[in-house]
Amino acid sequence: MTEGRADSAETPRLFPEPTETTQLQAFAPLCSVFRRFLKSRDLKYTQERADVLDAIIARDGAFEAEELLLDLRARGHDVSKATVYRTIRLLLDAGIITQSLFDAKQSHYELLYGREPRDCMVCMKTGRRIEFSSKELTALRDRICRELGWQPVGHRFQIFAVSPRE
Amino acid sequence: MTEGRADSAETPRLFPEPTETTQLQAFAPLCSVFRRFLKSRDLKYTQERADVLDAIIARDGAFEAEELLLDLRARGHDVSKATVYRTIRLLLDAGIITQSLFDAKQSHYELLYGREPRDCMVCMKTGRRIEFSSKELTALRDRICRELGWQPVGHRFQIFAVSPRE
DNA sequence: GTCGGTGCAAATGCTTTGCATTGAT
DNA sequence: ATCAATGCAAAGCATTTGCACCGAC
Repeated sequence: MTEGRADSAETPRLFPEPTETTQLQAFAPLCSVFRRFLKSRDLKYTQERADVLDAIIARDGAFEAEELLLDLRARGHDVSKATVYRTIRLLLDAGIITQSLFDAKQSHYELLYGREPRDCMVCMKTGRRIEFSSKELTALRDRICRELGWQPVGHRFQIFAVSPRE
Repeated sequence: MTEGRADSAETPRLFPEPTETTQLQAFAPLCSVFRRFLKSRDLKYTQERADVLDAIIARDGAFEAEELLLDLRARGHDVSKATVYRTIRLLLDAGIITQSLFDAKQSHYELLYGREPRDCMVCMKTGRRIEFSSKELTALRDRICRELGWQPVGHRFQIFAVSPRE
């Protein structure tokens, strides 16, 4: 069981640099990455798992399990809640998505593969949220990792602030 | 109800810069900050609320509600689980503690007042975690906020990386 | 004396799991 | 054919809430 984890160390977790392609092209290899990951664990690539990954790719940005479920239903792909959660787990293990929590209630996830991490700023008064991406931050992250001898994979940055009165 | 939030805007959420004092001295004013906050909302400063805040100060670093409960019990301060959760809410609203989530299961909190935020790096293979604090990051945060016209309160930064093989 | 606070136990709501059935290889 | 995956409903678990009693102001 825990061996599965060690195994996934062999499976590349550190994905190739995002190439200068369109969003869609960048996501094209995702399906095969997932397939490879499943094969490495002797798991099966099923219709349901493909559907879930598709729905995630179709979404731009963070999502919750429930949203995914609704999306799938809207497309006529009926996948059970249990399977959605189970697939999310696998995608996390594969390093294809990451958990990005904004509040404690629910888990939020987002695509990791081939993307700049999205940083965000939340207003502590209104709850308003804006997303951004800072190259400087990524550079800082890489520098910190280099100094400590770690290999960067991703990051999560959230700023708590008060938005200007409109 | 929602007025309470607006009200808390008057109560300082943006705490004074950490002064060059010992930990303990830095925490000394916390109790009165909490008191002032409660008064501003016509709430009472009770023994239980004081006990919870004490337990939080006694702990160094992040904590969970359950841990707090055990600490309190160990000191002979019997506070119910419900009250612990209710007090945590208040302290969050007061801006005295902040939520710092490392996993999705449980909420983690930590003292915010008079402290540098703690950034952390997690190993995606071993789960090993180290904490650090980067002035540069805080400066970057402040710069981003200034550019957008927001007022910084705090932040959370987590790096996902792979630790060097020992 | 008045409200708000507390403790208890029950309720919530997201997520996980057991089990019988279905399906990919 | 075999072994894992799915769906359903039930279980888990951290957190919240309703309510009767208690206590700070």
